[in-house]
Order: sequence, then structure tokens, then C-alpha cells
Amino acid sequence: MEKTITRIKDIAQKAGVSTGTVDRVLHNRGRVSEDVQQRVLKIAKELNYEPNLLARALVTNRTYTIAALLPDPAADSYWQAPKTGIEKAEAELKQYGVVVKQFIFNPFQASSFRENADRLTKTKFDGILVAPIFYRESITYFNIWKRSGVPFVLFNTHIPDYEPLMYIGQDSYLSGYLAGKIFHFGHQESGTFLVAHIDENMQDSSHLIKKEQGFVDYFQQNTSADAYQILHTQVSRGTDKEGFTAQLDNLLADNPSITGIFVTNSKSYMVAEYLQARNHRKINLVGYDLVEKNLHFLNAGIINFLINQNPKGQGYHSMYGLADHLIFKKKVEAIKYLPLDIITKENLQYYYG
Amino acid sequence: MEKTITRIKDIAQKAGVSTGTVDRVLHNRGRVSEDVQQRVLKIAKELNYEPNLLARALVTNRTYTIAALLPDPAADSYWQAPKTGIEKAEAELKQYGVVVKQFIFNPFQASSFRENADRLTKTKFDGILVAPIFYRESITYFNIWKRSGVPFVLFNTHIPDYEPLMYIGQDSYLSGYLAGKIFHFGHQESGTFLVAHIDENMQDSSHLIKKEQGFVDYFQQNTSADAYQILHTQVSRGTDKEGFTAQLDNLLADNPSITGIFVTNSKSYMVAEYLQARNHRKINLVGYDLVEKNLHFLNAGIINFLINQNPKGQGYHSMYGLADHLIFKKKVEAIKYLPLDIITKENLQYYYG
DNA sequence: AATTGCTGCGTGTACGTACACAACATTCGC
DNA sequence: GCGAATGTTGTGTACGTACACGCAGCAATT
Repeated sequence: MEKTITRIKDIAQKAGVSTGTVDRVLHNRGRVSEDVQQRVLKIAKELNYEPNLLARALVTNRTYTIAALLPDPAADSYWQAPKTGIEKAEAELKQYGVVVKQFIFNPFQASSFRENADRLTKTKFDGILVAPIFYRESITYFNIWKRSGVPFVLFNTHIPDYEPLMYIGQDSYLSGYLAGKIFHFGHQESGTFLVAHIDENMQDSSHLIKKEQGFVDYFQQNTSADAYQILHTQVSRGTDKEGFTAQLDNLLADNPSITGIFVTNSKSYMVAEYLQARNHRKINLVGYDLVEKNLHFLNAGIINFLINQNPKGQGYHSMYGLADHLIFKKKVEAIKYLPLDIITKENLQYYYG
Repeated sequence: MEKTITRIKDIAQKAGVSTGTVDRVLHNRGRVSEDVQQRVLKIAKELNYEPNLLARALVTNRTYTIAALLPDPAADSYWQAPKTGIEKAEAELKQYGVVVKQFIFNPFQASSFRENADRLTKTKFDGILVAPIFYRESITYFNIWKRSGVPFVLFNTHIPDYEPLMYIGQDSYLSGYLAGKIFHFGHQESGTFLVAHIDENMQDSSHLIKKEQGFVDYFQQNTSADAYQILHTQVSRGTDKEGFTAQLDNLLADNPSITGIFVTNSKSYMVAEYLQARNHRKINLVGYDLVEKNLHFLNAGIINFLINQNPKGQGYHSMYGLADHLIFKKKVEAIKYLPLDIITKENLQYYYG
């Protein structure tokens, strides 16, 4: 049966018109009489016409220039992965005329974000990819881009209400909830856990709060009230190593019952260093992200689990979201969460690299 | 700079020959003088020529017929996922002229495998996808296919030494090792664990043995000798429910210290049913695969973790492996293991569906 | 009556590649 | 020396689509 793929030519033949007319109908560019239009559409539906994307991409020979506004991996190695994902997608989409221009900003300076966003906005791009880690600054540009009709995709950090084409990233609350599950499984009777926010720029704080909320809610919803105790601490950026050590020393001295530490960002290696130095073998450690330093302590057995939300995939899928919209005219989903992967020393090899 | 993609035409112009000549050189079909050949190759390299796959796929208008030999999901719902993955890839690759013919065999009857493989072998296919769960029977056909030069891809079960184009699937040993890690984390001081092989056809037994081996090795390598005890049991196919219950009753009566059960295949829901009926709340349960019945007990909290090796992805990537080889002439890697995902109730939503 | 403008539609060409065929040059056999 | 065989290269067409252009036919304007 339907082994034959229908082409514009087939529709034209069956409708008794030329391919040009069919083309005009399918692209809604008018200059076709009502009855012919109806006839062509009907036949197209009957024959189940689907345009040949190859041929289309071949003939619409234009280039799509996409701007990627993302933080500097040199400042925080977490951002290496999304960058790699973007570049992988770029290589694959080169075929279709996609060119990416990267704008790299310093994730610790809002001014750097603004500068790069300004530079970006000067040129007219076909699409924009952005990690909007500075909330206030971002929405200014969202409004500009929206007015000029340029589709933009957010990744890593979600800022709704400004109609981005899509958001790709993580569900912070649920990842905290998942961390709760992991600790609960590791300590099935009772436990005291420390939620640690470490060395973070303030922009990500809403992420971290959601993670902690998820963590706390897990125990509230799944355990009896008094079996588990959850503490929390914050080490602000700029604290030196001695200060950091002292702070943890105090915390553990005051709370000798602590059996697990949940680090809400990619800095769990700092706690791991401490635990190793102090030889605290019994304290479990769960953190985020497959950055080099974390992997070292994961393999050493100091970090038990890392939660990972495929940052490389975030970059990769963001690019494809734009491409699906711009080139392939597919409908894209407004929100795409990537899987919350649970990484251990044992299954790390599948996720890294 | 290099914003211009180089075409055959560009090479031809620069070399002072026609596009036909360049084409002959690039495709090694002779009838070109030595000096012209060298010149063209040199220029192609200089200009960093890469063929336009779209144009190529457009012009080589042939259809690729691929045979998929896989077990019947109706007999074992595990096989639904690979089938879905294959069909998803088929839909995407239809553009490029890929047509898939499925041959569904009964996973409990080697004769059914043979019948379908015979039917398959009668027709000449461009590529073959097979889940070779019957070892002895499979290698007969491997030899036939190899002689006739048809590339074949294995998934789910690896049988080396017969030069398949690639293998896609799981690393059984490591997944057992990973299960060991999970139980160890759940019982950090000591524990008694039961490895249960349930209701399985013999063909998969090598898989199950590797999983158990990995599990045992984990504790040998990571814990002191006497803290952990590992038992094992086997329930053969055909045992009725009462027999199953009785067998577990006896086991738990003889070994009241059992704190965890590791089910080496997708049948962990059977143990879950038992644990629920007997109200054994304290026994942890880890199994495999996101089949419907398992999900029910995962959500109910009876099954703690499921290990999943993306069976849908196995089907999907197998198809793409063949397509990359046949259509896009890419080099494909001989072995592709898919990630060992750790699934809990909390992150299930990202992996299922 | 001649012109312009508009509507409805067909034709032609281009995208980059593959391949059949034609065309030409060279060599060889007799 | 001529025809045939062989070797080397150019030309043309096709794949399916998009779009510029052109051409009729008719109505409205000059």
C-alpha cells in the first residue's frame, strides 16, 4: 500500500493544476481561486502530503544566524557542558545553514551580562539562546526581543511570563525532593541532614531555595515528624578556606548527629575536601553536576551521589528547539525538563563525555 | 571567514575540470587521470569539502528496507519499549526512504525465532536489526547474513565474534554492580540481601548471572568480608503463585535477617506483590525495567529503585546506527552502551513515556 | 480604443549531488 | 593507415521544493 510518498507534483496532477499553484495554496500566498484552493487542500489531505524537508532545506538556501548568550566556563566550569552541547548541535545543523555566534558573559557580573546583551541586540539574529541567570537584567532584553519578533529560548533558569519560545532545563524543586529520597533510603530509621548552600552568586538563589524546599517537603510528606532533622547553612562567596573549615567545624561540633550533607549546587567538592581532611567517613554527601572536581571525589567515594540534569543536553536541545521552529516549522513544546539523573561512581561513565 | 560552504562545483572550478570529474574522484570510480585526481583531492582538502547530505539523500532516491527481528511485546511487555523506539526512528527516517519490516517472534520459543529468521532471510534486506536472545539459533543466521554482506545490528543481548555492525544495549555486570552500590548505601553497616532470578526463560540466564556476579563483586570489593551476606534463589517459569509465595515464605523464615531483595529482571513486581501481601515494610526492593506493573509498586513505595537501560533508546539508536551506516555513510561505533538510569518514584516522570 | 491593474495560473530555474551518456583523445592491432 | 578499443573528460537530467517571472483574461481607468 502507501509505499509512495506524495509530492507536490502528484497533488498538482490529481487536481489538474500546476505545481506552482499547489505551492501557493500550501504556503498561503494567495492568488488562487477559492474552488482550486479547496480542491488542492482536500487532495493534499487525502494523499496525506508531507513536505520533503530535505528538498525544502536544499532550496531555501538561507543561513540562520543564532546568538547564544551564556556564562563563561572559565569562571564556572559548570557552563562548559551547555557550551559543548550547543557546539555539537551547531555542527549537526550546519547542513541546514545554521551559524551560531556566541556571547560569553561573566556569571558573577551583571554588567558583563548587560554589555553582551547590548552587543547582541545591535545585530539582528534569527533566534536567541540565553541562560538568564540575572533576573532583572534579563527581562529588559526579553521585552526588546519580543517587540522585534525574535524568538528566544531560555535554558537552565526559567523566567516565565515573557513568552519565550521554550524553556529547557531543570526542575529544582523536584531535584531537591529526589535528594530527600536518596538520603531517606540511606538512613531509613532516622537522621540529621545539613542542607548547604555554598559560594553562590545571589542570582541562583531562587534555584537553591526551591531545592531546599523540595528536600524539606520530602521528609514532611514521607516520614514521621520527629525522626528526621534538617539543618541548613550558607557560605557566601568570598569566604576563604579557613573560614569555610571553621564554619563546618562549628556546625559539626554543635550537631554531632549529622549523618548527611546535601549541597545544593556544584560546589560539593568543597565539602568533600573538608570531610576527607577531617576523615569523616560516615557522613554521606550528595551534590550536583559532573564537574571535574566533583568527579574526583565521587570516584574516591567521598561524594555518594551526584544529581545531574544533563547540562550538555540543555544546550543541545535548546539549539534544536530553535532549529525546529525556524527551519523545520515544527511546533515546539514550551517547557522541556531534562531527566534528573542519579549518578554514582558506578554508572558515571555513561553520562560523562 | 569560511562562511561559504564548498560545493563540488567550487572544487571543479578551482581545478579547471567539470563537476562530473570531481564526482568521479570523490567516489573513486576511476576514469580519471592521475594528475587530475591528485589535484582535485588536494583542492577538496584545502577547501575542507564536506558533501551536502541533504542533496545526496535527495538524489539517491532509493528506499532502504530494514528488517527488525524482535520478541513479541504481547508475550513479555518489556519488548514494547524497543519496538516503540524502532517505530519512532522509522517515522523520522521515512524522509530518507527507510522502510522497516518487523518480524515478531515468541520470546519463549526458539522455533518461533527460527521461523521468523527464515522468513526474513528469504528476502534481501539492506540491513537487519535483531535481539538475539537465542544464542545458538542466532549464530546460524549471523553466518548467513555475513556471507551475503547484509549489515546487522544487535541490541539488548550481545553476541560478539560475528562482526555485527554494532551492538547497542546494556552492561549486565555493571548494572548488578550498581545494584550492589544502592543496597550498600541503604544499609551502610551490614545487611543480608537476596538475589532473586524469577520466572525467566533460560536464554537470558547469562544476563542474569552477570548481574549477580556484578552484585557479589561489589560487596567483595567495597565492604569487609563478614558484614554482608548474599543469598540467592531461583524461581523457574511455570511455578504457580502459591508455590512462589511458599518459596519466599520459607526463604524469609530461614533468613529473617534479609533486608533487601534484588530481582535481576523485570519481574520485581511479583516480589512486590508478595511483600505487600505479607506487609514486609522493611525489606528494600530493587529491580529492573519500567514495565507497567513495576511502576505501580514503585509509586506505592514497595519497590525502592528500578534500574533502567533505556530500552526505547535501544530500538531507536539501533535504527539510527543502521541509517548512519547505510544512508549517511558515517562511521559507527561497534558498541554503544546506554546509560544505566536509576529510577525512583520521584524522577520517574522524566524517563517514562 | 488604448492603457493600466489585477487575478489566476503555468513555466522555468535554482539548490547540490549522482549518474548515464556523449564527446573527444589516445593507443593499439592489423 | 584506418578502424576499433580504451581512457579521460564534459554535458545533461533528475531528485522535490521554492520562488521569480510571465502570460493570459478581464475589469477599470484613461
